[in-house]
Amino acid sequence: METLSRKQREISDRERQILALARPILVHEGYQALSMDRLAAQMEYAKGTLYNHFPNKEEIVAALAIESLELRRKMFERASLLSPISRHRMMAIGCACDLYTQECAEHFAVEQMLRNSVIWQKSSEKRQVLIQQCEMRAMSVVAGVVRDAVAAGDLTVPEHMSAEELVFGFWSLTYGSHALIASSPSLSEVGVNDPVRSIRYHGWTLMNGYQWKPFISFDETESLMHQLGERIFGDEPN
Amino acid sequence: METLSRKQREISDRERQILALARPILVHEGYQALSMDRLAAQMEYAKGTLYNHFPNKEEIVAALAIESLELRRKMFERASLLSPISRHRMMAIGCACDLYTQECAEHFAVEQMLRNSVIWQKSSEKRQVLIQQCEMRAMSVVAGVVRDAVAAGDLTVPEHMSAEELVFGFWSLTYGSHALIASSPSLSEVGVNDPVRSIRYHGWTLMNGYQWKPFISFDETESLMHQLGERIFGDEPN
Amino acid sequence: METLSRKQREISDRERQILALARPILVHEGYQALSMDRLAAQMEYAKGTLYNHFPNKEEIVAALAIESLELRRKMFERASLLSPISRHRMMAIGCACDLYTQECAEHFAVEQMLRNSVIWQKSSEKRQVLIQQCEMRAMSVVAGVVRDAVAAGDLTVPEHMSAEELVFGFWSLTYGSHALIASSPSLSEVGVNDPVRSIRYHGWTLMNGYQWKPFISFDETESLMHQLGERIFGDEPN
Amino acid sequence: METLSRKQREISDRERQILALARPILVHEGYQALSMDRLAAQMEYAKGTLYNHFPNKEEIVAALAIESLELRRKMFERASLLSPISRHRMMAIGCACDLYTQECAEHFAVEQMLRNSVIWQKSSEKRQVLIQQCEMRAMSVVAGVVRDAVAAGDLTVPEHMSAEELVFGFWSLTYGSHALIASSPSLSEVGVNDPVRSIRYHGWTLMNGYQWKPFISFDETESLMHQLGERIFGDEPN
DNA sequence: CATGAATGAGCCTTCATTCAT
DNA sequence: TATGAATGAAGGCTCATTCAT
Repeated sequence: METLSRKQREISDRERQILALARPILVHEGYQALSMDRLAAQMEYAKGTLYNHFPNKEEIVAALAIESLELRRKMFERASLLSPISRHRMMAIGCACDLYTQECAEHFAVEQMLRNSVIWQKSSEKRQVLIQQCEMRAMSVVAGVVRDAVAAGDLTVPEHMSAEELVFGFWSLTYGSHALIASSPSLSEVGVNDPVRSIRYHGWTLMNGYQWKPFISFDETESLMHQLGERIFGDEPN
Repeated sequence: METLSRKQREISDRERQILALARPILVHEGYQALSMDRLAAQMEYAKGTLYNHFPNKEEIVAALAIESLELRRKMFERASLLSPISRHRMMAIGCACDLYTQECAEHFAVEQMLRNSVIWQKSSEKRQVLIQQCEMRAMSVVAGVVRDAVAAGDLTVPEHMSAEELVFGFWSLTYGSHALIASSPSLSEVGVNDPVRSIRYHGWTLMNGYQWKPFISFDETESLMHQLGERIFGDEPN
Repeated sequence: METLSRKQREISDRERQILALARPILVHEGYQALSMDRLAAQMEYAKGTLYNHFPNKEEIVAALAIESLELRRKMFERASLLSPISRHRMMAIGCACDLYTQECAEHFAVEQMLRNSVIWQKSSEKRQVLIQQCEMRAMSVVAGVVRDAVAAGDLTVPEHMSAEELVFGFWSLTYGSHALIASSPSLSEVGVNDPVRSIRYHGWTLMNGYQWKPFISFDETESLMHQLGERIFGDEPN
Repeated sequence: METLSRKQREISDRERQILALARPILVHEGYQALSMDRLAAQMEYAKGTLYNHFPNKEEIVAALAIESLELRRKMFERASLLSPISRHRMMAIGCACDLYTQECAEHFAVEQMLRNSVIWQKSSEKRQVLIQQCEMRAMSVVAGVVRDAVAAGDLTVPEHMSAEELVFGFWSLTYGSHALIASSPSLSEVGVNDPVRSIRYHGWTLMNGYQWKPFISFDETESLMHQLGERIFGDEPN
């Protein structure tokens, strides 16, 4: 019993080791730079061993993407449970986004890489389905918050707009800003000095635009988000 | 003189021909699919000739990116001149974004590709500077509109926020939405049925959030943007 | 004693099972397609177990070849005993050849594969000796028929020719035709419509050329061979 | 003019060099042993250069096979023209077979290798057609001799047998004997001491069996074939 | 004995880049 | 300047064989 489970643990450990080695290469040097040869060399295992764990390169990338999406989903779920007040819950999710892209920058980068069609197409259908499911679950968490807000009378979703489409606005704002931060070689040279704070301000303004209650000042928002942020990474979630 | 300039014209023509052939490959099949062999074959020139024009593959990609950024800058400039009213000018720029990503999808795709660090790093410093200049000029066009709005009393930029940071909000919203539209395999399956319209609504709401005057209803916005859109591609600009 | 012999039986059973699984792969998909991984997976035993039975891949092929040669030898022996008349005995052996290549096509294919020098050289010397013995025993059966024919006055072997060399003629004719039938992609397109019948006619003509008595017409030959054929696969031989 | 044709000559030379290096490997060590790496190393050219000449490994094998089949066809054509007498023409072709398999043993071996279905299937369709055409032309040369013999009253083809089927007998006899000679590890140990001479005797006997006129003794046949043989490799044919 | 993870040489193929003509 | 053959490192992947458990 013991021996078997030890072996299984070793295998699972190695799988995680492969992914841990692959992630920074993928993130900092791109898909092409991630080669099985190089990975094997870094692992100090033979190339064939790699192939005992993953049938091909694409599966490694897909596995990384799933890890990342899962992490984000969990963070969203935790964040959405941190308060009974709908606007605070939405803010907590925004906070989770910030944390995810900043503290888990490599996860965010992998997620973005997956949005490259070539890699997406090469991954196995099984993984594609898993990835879509991850996205849908994350979306439904946030849309759930919106629906709860509507039910509680905190928010009115404009006519002809679904809860998901309202979420899409915040998603675009957040995703776009983080993508630009990560990729624009010199945001500050262009005159954007504190992009993260400014995007929080835009998010707050957008909420105000939708008259999401209860209204709170930006300063209150900032301190609240700070508190929420500290509670997102807590004890082991899910 | 004449002979030389004819030769120069020929060279420049060929350069444009190379880029025109490279763009669709790059966009639809990815960076890896763009090979010098293939390009040379399609051009009906020898591979060596290619290398007389571009010292390496990355330079071709960078040149394409510059073309694309230039186009966007021109569209922004045209858009910003279509009205004397600051809010309308901002809307026109939003409209230019929509058009750019939709009608010039290949340009947008190349722009995104450049945000991949590997290609960016491999391109020559000269091109890197050119690219940054493009971005800065585009930004200054939009920031100029914001400043004009402030000067005209149409808008108050919050304390501690630069005009550029205010622009960054709209940029993030627009860029983020278009990036998600282009890459999310199934936005509609997640419940986002008309992402383009909904993002226009979010933009309108954000403007309202900033109390950008003169206030106009969303329906008015829609019809105005439609009119502006038709004037962006006009006679040859710049 | 009992336990041991049961174990031995189990081992021998598994060996046969391996060969039974390997043969169709080898025959229909070629030497390269036969991989130890695949074999082990089909057996539902581990790869290592395979290596307890056969020290390497070539030995498996050689073992298959021996099985096939043994089968052919047994068929020759049975055939040679079906009649007291020498010419009829020779015909019965020809008939055995036809049956072997047609009904036991997979055996014939393996036999041919062994004629590939690479496999032959890699197999163990022990197997090589076994294979040679098989061939010699088969030859001596046929040569025995020739010698009996000479002794009975039915046949005169030309001067300077051994009984084996006479056999070699019939062997070449039969082997060559079957090899060509098995491998020529389109014998009928070349104008050879009924190769099997025509080769029986050539064999009959060759016998006539050697004035092998008693002379019988081709039609008689055909019906006689038909009868003999049915008796070759009878009750378990040898 | 001169320069161009020199380059072309060099290229064509290298192509021949590749084939010349590949043939013995293919013949003596088999299809698997022929690797592009090894070929390149022996050529003292880079691997990439190989691929400028042949798009893949299979094409090299197919090119070799076509060379071999072409050679045989030419030998058959020359042989068939060496005499006005039909039986002598047939004998000359038999002689060509002997020479082909003995003097051009590597060509014969490649031809046999092609009869391996795996290789056959992998080669390009264009080559497959070429190969079939080669076979058909060779067959029609020999069948032509048979038809001429019939027309001249030298031979009667049995009822229900086509000229091609009659040829098939001689083809099987010759092909089979040479295949066995090439592959049977120890023909002499089995008692076949002079397989080539004995097969000539069988061929002569088969001709007698068909009463192919004019009858000549085996000794005459032997000396005639010797003379014919010397004339097959003459001045550059076709 | 059975297991199956680990090995690593080897395979075929691609392609950006160079350079003699 | 134009050419395109030559280069050779690198890539993804396979598989017979070994050996610690």
